[in-house]
Amino acid sequence: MSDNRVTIGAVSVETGCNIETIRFYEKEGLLPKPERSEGGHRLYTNDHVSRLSFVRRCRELGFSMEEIRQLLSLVDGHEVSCERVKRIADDHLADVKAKIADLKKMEKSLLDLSSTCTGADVPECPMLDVLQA
Amino acid sequence: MSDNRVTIGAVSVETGCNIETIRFYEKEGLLPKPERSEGGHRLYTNDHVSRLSFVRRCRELGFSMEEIRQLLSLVDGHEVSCERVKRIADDHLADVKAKIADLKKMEKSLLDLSSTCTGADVPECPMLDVLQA
DNA sequence: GTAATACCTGTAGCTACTACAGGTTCAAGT
DNA sequence: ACTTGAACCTGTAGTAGCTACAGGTATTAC
Repeated sequence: MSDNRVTIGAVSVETGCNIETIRFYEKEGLLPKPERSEGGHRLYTNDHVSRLSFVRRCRELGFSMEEIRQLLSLVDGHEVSCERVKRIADDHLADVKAKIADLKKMEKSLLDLSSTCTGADVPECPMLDVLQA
Repeated sequence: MSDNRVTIGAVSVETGCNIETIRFYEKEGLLPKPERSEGGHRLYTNDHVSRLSFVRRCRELGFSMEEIRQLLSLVDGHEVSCERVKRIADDHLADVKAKIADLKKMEKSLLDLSSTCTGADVPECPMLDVLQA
């Protein structure tokens, strides 16, 4: 079932993850080191592909590499506790909410700023005046 | 009026900007090089403080250093065009809106994910199952 | 057998800072 | 005048999460 080993290029195509990124994850401990061919090329199993997909999904959700490392250690350890997983996810959710709030403040300020300006081709700009005040 | 020169430490206190950051902005061309004392210490004028405040305000609004460089060149150049300033600001506003949209997607996915999980102290976690699917 | 492609390692770059190390200058107190 | 301590100096390295080389080797197709 997992006898067929594939090259890093194939894994890259399959997962949509850059080759360099795959090697980078290995270096950072997010992916286990695969076997090598006689010539030194990496040979991956299905398990590697699954793990890489897990990592990518977590990244798409904005989890940091450190958070992913923690999730992976819970996956790998025998003590997978739903409690701990939920804490990591909820902490991260709080971060995301905080970032949204920050960006919304920025958005509002930028809208206010932009509204001071007609955008006409004139040599004076009230936006700069506001920023320089 | 702008005869009194102040040290970098005073500027840091006045603007709330780290000393290292002030030197960094100078290196990056966001702040003009100030005069030096005989011993080589930086001596700033009011103009420097104003410009640093401008930079900080822009940063708080999320403008990148490159965008700020462009705004500054419009400030310094004789051709301050409201049109161009507005374009920079509106482009940035679009970026901010896009980031908010991305984060909201993340937020929703994280909420969905978190809701699969009771958070009980059990050795199986549906969240991980979802992520590993 | 050879040529093209895929892979390898290692290093440097990106953003916007921050944090040193190791040295010099300044200001205040005696 | 001298000393001490704080403030300052330069230069380098680290942060996150990759990406982009350079310069070399392995594999594969013809």
